[in-house]
Amino acid sequence: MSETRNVDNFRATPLPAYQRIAAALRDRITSGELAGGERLPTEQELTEEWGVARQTVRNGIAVLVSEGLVVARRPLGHFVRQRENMLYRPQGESRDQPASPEMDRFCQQITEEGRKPSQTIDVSLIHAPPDIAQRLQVDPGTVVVARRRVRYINGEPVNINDSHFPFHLVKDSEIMSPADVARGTNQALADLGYPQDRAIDEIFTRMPTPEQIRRLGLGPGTPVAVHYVTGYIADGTPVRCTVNVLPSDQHVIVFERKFERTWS
Amino acid sequence: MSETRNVDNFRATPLPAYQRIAAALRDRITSGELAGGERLPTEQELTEEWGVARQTVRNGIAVLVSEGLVVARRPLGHFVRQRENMLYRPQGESRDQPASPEMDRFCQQITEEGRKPSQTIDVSLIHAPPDIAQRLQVDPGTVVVARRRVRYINGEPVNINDSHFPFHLVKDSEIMSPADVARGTNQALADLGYPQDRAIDEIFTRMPTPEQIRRLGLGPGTPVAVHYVTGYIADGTPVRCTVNVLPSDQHVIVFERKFERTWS
DNA sequence: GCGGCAACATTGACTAGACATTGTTCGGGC
DNA sequence: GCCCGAACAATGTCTAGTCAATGTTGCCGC
Repeated sequence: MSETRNVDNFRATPLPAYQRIAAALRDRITSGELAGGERLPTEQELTEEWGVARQTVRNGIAVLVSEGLVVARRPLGHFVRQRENMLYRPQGESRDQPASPEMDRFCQQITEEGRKPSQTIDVSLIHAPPDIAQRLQVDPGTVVVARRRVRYINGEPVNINDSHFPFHLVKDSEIMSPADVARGTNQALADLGYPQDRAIDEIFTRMPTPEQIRRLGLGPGTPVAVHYVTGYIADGTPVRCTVNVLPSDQHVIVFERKFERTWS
Repeated sequence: MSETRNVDNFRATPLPAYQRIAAALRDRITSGELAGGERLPTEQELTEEWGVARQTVRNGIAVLVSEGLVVARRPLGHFVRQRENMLYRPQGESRDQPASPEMDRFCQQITEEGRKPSQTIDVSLIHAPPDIAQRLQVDPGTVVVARRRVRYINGEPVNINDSHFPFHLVKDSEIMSPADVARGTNQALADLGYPQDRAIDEIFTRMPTPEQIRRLGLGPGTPVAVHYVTGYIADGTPVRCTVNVLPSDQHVIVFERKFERTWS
């Protein structure tokens, strides 16, 4: 096989073969020559085309898989991944921010064409994990109410949405029932005497934990965005901490900001 | 798009060895037994411990690397990655949103302890790529001003920040000079008669392109957040489109929202 | 026509090696 | 003491194979 290797230009150290294979395939994908959903050459074909061992080809493909560009569908082959973005609009939850014409434009671009949403809800009392405890300003291990949702579209899980409330605030309320709260839990909280005045949004991006991979049925090479929303009432007491986990290949997070005092 | 969904609550066949190795190491890391910066057992040691071939051990470690939990430092071994978050606060750019006490709390938690920031600025005229053109509502290929910044802390690149303006708006202005604009480009835009009234924020998370890996010196297993800000003046005309690229292992994106009409 | 079964193609997992590459360490020469 | 080079230890790359797992396809019997 060493003959075919001479084709390289003589650089200090040429890129290893598997990276050259990955780069060549990546180019064909990003250039559009291989479109979303299309099948890549089989490992066998690539082995012959490049004159390397099958394992080397597999290493190259593994690079693309970990970049989220390619998925395997055994035993059919490897396929270029389809990306299809879906809007995720944190501000939509508060129903009081009238969308501006520009916002509408953005929303229209990614329309939901007859997708069927559904969800599962599970309410339980848990000891607050550190991240939640810190945001709700309680001691870690304090009992809080966790309202865990997984949202589906056309049967596919797309979104984890876990809301946490201090137990004494929502005890015996509607929020404790594992059913949809039609008017929204924020309205329900307000009805209990805790109207939220403001919220802080934090967004992290990470590779998912195995637990998140399981709950969202994720493929490899898919990072997730973790979005914390901590809601406060007027006196600064936090009353809600929501954790949203979004597979990044399905969501765009969109905010709109108005500048109260304009630059003048 | 069901592409890859492993819904394996029950597994007839036991997990493959490399995944068991990965899981065992991951447990030791997340439990804190192996702390950030610590060295993993060598491949040789793991090979003997598990009684498998070296390649199998390597596959297991590769899983952790692609999850961003582990990095290799040849020829010393594999090390548990240190994560250190830094605040990224889009609203900070507008200097008119007084931070609430809660916001301050969040900022204080991640203090910058004597870090030395620096940046490079590069201004050029470019043909608008599709993503920018769409947001500035111009035809793709139209000439726009690109003000490209890379921000460094302690000499390490941490952030790409590319602002784009329609050429005719900023022609001959201070914005065209490749130097820092002390009062901020938004103020400069306002002084030119284009005060921004509102902005739309979009956040995507992706595995980085090779180009982004190069500019930010990223390691493997690091997703990036791509943050677009499109600024509009009162009549709805977009006057600015900024693209921020943030390595996710270094940033938390933080927003604060005030509810104009409170749930009552 | 139709249900079920077997062959098939393809990826997945793994082995047992070889040689390359590269920071580190340490000892010898000056 | 200091510099340089060699040995070293660890990961990086690659080969050539074996056997397993699994959707798909098409054939066969009914």
